[in-house]
Amino acid sequence: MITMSVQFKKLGYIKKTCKICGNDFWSINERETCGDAPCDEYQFIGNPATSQSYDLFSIHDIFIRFFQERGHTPIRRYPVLAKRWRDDVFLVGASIYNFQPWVTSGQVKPPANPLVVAQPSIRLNDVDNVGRTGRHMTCFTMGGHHAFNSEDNQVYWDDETVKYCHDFITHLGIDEEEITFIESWWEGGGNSGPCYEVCVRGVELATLVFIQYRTTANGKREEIPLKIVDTGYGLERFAWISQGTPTAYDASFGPVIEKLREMAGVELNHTILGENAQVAGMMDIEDIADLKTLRSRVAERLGISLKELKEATEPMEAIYVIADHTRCLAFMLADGVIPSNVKEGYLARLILRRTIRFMKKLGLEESLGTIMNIQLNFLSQTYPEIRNHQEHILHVIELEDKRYHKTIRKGHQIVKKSIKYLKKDEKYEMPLEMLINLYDSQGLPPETVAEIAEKLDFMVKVPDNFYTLVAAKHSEETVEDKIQVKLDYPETELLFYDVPHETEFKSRILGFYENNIILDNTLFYPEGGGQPSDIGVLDLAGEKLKVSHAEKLDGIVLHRVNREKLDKIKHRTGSTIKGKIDWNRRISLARNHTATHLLVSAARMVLGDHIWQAGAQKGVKKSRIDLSHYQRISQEELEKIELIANRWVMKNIPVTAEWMDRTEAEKKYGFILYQGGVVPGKSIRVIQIPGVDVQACAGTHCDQTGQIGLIKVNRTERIQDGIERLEFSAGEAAVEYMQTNDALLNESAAVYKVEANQLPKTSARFFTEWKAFKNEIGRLKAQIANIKTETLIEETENINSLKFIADEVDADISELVKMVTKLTDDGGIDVVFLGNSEGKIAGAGSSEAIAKGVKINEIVKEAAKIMGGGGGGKPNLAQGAGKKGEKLPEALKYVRDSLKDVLAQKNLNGFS
RNA sequence: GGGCUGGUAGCUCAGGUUGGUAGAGCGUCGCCUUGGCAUGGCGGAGGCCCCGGGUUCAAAUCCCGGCCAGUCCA
Repeated sequence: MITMSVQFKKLGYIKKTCKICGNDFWSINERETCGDAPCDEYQFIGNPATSQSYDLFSIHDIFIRFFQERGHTPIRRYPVLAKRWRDDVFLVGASIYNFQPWVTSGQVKPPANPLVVAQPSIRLNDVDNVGRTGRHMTCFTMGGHHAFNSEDNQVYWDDETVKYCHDFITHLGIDEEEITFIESWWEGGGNSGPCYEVCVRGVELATLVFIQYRTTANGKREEIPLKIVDTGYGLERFAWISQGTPTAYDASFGPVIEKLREMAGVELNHTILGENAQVAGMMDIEDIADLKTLRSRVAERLGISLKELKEATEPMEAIYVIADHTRCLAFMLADGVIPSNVKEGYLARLILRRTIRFMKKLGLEESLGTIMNIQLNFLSQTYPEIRNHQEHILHVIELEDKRYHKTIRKGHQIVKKSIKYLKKDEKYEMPLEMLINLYDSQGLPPETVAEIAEKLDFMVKVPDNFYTLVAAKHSEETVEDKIQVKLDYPETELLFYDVPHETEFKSRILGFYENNIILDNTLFYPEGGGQPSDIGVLDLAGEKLKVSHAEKLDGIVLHRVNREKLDKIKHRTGSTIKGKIDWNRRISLARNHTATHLLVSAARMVLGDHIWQAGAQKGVKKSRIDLSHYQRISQEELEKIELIANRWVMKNIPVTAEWMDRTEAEKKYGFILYQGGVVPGKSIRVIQIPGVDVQACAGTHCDQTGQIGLIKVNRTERIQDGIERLEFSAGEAAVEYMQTNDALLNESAAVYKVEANQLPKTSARFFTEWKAFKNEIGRLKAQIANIKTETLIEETENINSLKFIADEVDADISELVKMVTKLTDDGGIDVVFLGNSEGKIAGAGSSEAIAKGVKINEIVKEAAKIMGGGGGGKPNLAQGAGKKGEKLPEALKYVRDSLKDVLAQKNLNGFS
């Protein structure tokens, strides 16, 4: 712990040790406890700590203004979707996330220094506690003032930070004697440092972190060059403590809660909710068991039963959940999260569906959209960007609402079906495996399954550790760590950026790695950013080596060549070498790459701002881009996108590339720069197509959009919920694709002997006619079968008083089946076998025959065996076939004989 | 990225585990009942059982691949 006592002493703070938890803390007045729960109970519920009450938005403004007045530059909030600038986390969980990893690692300068931000942050790990504890939220506003101290630029450190904090709290009118600073240690994201937890009246209002260490691979602490003041003020808690409401929810989004309460007709019980929050404040709530403890303690303190407590709190808790979740969703959706079944989209869906469940619990009849709209109107007061996305958000919400209900309905059916099968097997309790399976494959929570089962009088036991069991089912796959290869060569100079039109270059061999050659400079574009590598030839004094692939490892380009050839030149390190790249490939890839940028921009124009590239792979013949979108792209939309992209091609817009400082570029263009994925580095290469698109991109591009020639989108594919893939071709490949399509069209048209433009009509006609003919043939076959049946009846013989027919008929197997069925059902025949010259045979028996022990399936099986095949079916109806059709008479003879045998046997048995 | 579930008539779905005549309800069309309507009764039409392979005498059913939809995990 570094010493930090100077400022405290100036302000009159004295260091003490909490007699309950034993932590060291600083305070002005004489006190024995640290000021944090559970050592101190909440002392502000119903008794605000400030004389004036502040709502969240005014706290928000006061906070920003306070630090602005003290030399901090306010910056706009970052999107909660962290993917916009980093790929290691889904959502922003704290204001410091905004500056990781580039700023915090010292590689990139911060957007301002010092700065202040009010950052909406999302943490879902305590989602089950939301609404119940009075303080847990999925989404909260972290007020952060940050200072980034490097050797040449010391901004401020602990003394100033402590003073700011003290001043800010007292600025709000809180008595300085109520403040405590608890000494602690903070760790996160591989960094660590000392920190203070700042508490007033039992609630922690802020954390002041002084990041100064990095945890190395072997677990040791290492001082980092950039020392960061990382503060987090829980703005909702400031609003709470200033209002003294029963919960932090009431203080933060009271108007929304009030509307919901009116809609649901719920009476608010301040005493119970206040008590609940009070007790909750003293507990660490981590699981369901803790919640149960919480409930019983609250009930005890109020002197009411658990049941009474539940009845009083649950409707209000549901309202809190709905208000909290819709707020969280508003930020997620406004910032571009598309609900889906994976990644951050899954988190959005999780929250969304939880909201619907709580609405149902509460008995709210309104649609999720209506509820959401209340929240959006409320939030828009402070966040105009939410107003701008209102339509989009409501549209997505409506779609998701429908999807959820569909899933639930399907789920019900599956449960019913599963139970039916179980009942059939005379089981009266659902096996655990099935319960897990229902959750796994249908997303049905076990409670829901139990609920449905109850209605069907079926037993479902849900084990307490259900989700642990689910996790266990998904056997762990350890992701292999790639072996890090460290090559000791200088970074390869990349020529293709400066001389993008050159195809030949001279270089020097620096060395070899496996079957790769390392050069001091290269024209070969190494695979990266979804663009495949260049290929070509290296020429060492007449010895030609084909380069099949190039990749970059720590800035060193590896040129892959044939191993045997490489062995021949291994002694030539230091020699000059000539290189030549395959230009056709390079320009094709450039066309595809530039086309990618155009298509993404066109898609944004047609579909909306939420469109974001979720991945791309360029190729010579075809490329693909994955776009985030909440529904399938229609044919009409696709055509619009294609047309807009091609119009930009026709406009022949220049494509420029320029290296820029990362922060500068972000300020100028925003995160849309990282459309094509997060790119590393201090400075980034910005590809601009003026009026169309700006992206950070390392790939090779056309000089002018016109060089693309033509963009043809070939197809779309839903690769994942919330992600639509466009497959397209550019340049010559696009022409080829269209030619192939034309050929297919012409070929198909030729089959019908019509012009291609008649194809839809003609093929539709053929199809309907085909169906009509098929039905007509079926009817005729039935008629013929009837007629044949009539003639066959004349051949009826009697075997042991059973009417029997066995004959060869000119009919296919389906007719034979129809005939034998008809003969036994309507023709009064007891046993009939019919076969054809192709070796097919069918047989049927009347109920009398069956009663006498005749098993048609067994007879058919043997008869078909005679013809070299097999058969079977049911005792009353069976069919079979064999390859030796000429043996049918033999088979029919067998049939007659075996029937006689069976009946004789039966008689014998009857007499015995 | 990995796993699981589903796709059958215009619609909602049975059948599918054990391969053997493709079913129900709603809708639709016709007829009957009625003064007319509501209704009721009878009958009919309507299926590339998602697509492509495979196994088999035989595949809606089993196996493999694809497409589409849903869902869980990372």
